[in-house]
Parts: sequence; structure tokens; C-alpha cells
Amino acid sequence: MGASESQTMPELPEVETVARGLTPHLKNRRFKQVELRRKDLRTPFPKDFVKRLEGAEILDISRRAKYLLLKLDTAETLVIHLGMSGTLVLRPKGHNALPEKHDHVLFTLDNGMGLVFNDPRRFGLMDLTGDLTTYAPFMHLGPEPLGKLFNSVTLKASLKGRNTPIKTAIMNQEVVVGVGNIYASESLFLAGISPFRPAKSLKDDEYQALVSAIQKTLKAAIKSGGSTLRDFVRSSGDSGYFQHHFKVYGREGKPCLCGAKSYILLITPLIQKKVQQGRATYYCSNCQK
DNA sequence: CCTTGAACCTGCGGGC
DNA sequence: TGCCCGCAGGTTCAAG
Repeated sequence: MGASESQTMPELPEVETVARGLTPHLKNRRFKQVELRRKDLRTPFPKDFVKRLEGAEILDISRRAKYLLLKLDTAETLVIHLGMSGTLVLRPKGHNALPEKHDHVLFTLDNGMGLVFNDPRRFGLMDLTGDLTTYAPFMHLGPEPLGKLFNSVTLKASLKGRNTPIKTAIMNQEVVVGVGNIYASESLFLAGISPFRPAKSLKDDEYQALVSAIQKTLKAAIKSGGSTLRDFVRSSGDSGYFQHHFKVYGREGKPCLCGAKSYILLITPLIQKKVQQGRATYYCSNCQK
């Protein structure tokens, strides 16, 4: 039937879902051919990019922060960031369709399958590195939100003295990785914390509530992505995985789910939207203090 | 060091 | 219908 595809929108759960979805198709395959259809994305492709990839075997597919990592048998790792609008699309063997608009990189695997990187806004990037432990773009990344290094103690410590709004703070990849504009709003709503509070001003139990909320939100989104993946085939026209069950994001003017359950309030609280640091924040002023 | 705002780029939808 | 504006899920850099 249709092409086998990887559809993504790029916060941690989406990148994680892509990594998991690509794994059965890419693991232990080799890049037979790589074609660049332009010389750069957000950054230039590294020197000899094609030459360094062609013939290499993909040993493992993983994720760090919002980056996809393809470990190769050449002692290098292909680093891919999807930016705001990047997608990786798998094409079945024999699928000889002409490249579409914004198809920037065409990979052909040794079994004939294709992998296409499409990115209209070109905020994505691809790079190759031999040593991730000294890879400059990763040196200042904060802890993985689902790892042991992310907890109320470490979060509080990293936000000490910070007056920046807590919503902005948790989107800072040096504080914790993977949380983007959607899940920042969602997590703060779940934690009952106002996005406008200074980052340093939370009480200990609030840092704990926020850590738990971030983890719960991201885990649920990953689970949702995985269940929607359905063997990695996406019907065309589908707008994406997770649009459906956001509690606050994109719901400006709609009734808050918590408030709607209240028998005490005479009016139903509505979700509000405000711009913080140039990004839309959605929240309920009744539920979040 | 901390914080904010702008820049990068294209497409889409709403308002007039 | 067409044009203009604002907005979009990320990251980086400059300036205050």
C-alpha cells in the first residue's frame, strides 16, 4: 500500500518514537547510497559527509535530548536533529518517486529501502562525530528527564538564583533536555504551577511535583506515539500523533478540564494564552498557582 | 553569569 | 480572490 513513513514533531517523545520506529528498518543495514540535494540545512553538512556514510553499517539507533543518533561501524555517529519541521520518511524498495519539495537528503539502504529527510524550514541538522563524549553541541546538555540525574534536588540546584520564568527554564536544554513548548505547558498544568513563577521560587514539594509531572507527561506521550505508530505506517494526511489529548496546549478559550469538574465554582475557568519569550504559553489561572 | 530578543526559513490560516 | 500579518512543536547568538 502506501509508503512506510516516520512522521515527527520534535520534542522528546516524538524523537523517541522515531528512534524506536526506525530501529527495525535501519539496524544492521548499510547505507548503499546517500544523496544531498543542497549543501546545508541549519548548518553545513560536514566534510565528506556522503563518502563517510556510504557503505557504513548502522549498528544502533538511539536518542539523546532531541537528537537522533545512528551509531555506525565506522566509529562515527550520525547525529540528526529534526528542528521544527523535519521528518524522516521510509520508502519501500522499488519506490522510485521523484523527490518532493524540501526533500534534502535521500538515503538508500542495502536492501533497497529509502529514507528521506524532508524539512521545509531547515532548522534541522545532520552531523558526524567520532566521540559523543566530547561532541561540542552535547557538552552543555542537561540531564535526560527520564533518567536518574533528573530529580527535585538536581532541578532545584540548577535553578538556584534564576529569575527566569519556570516555563522558560524547563525549556532550557541545559536544565533538562527534551521538554519543548508543548510539554512545558502541559507539565506545568499537571503540576499545578504557574508558568510565570520565577524558576528559583518554587518550594521543594513543587520542584518534586514538576519533576513528576514532566516525567508523567513525557511517558504518556511516548506511549501514545508508540501505540499510534502501528508498524511504522502512517496514512497520508494524518496531521500527527499527539494533537488530540493536550490538556492546555492549543486550547485557548476552552474550558479547563479541572475546573469543569468543580461543583464549587460558579463559572468554568477557561484556558488562557500568553506569549513568554516569544513562545505561546497555555495555562489555567485557576488550577496553576 | 543572567536574561531577553532577534535571527534563521517556509507554509498556512485568518482578517480585510 | 488576493494580500498582509501573525504564528508554528527549536536552537543559537548578540547585546544589555
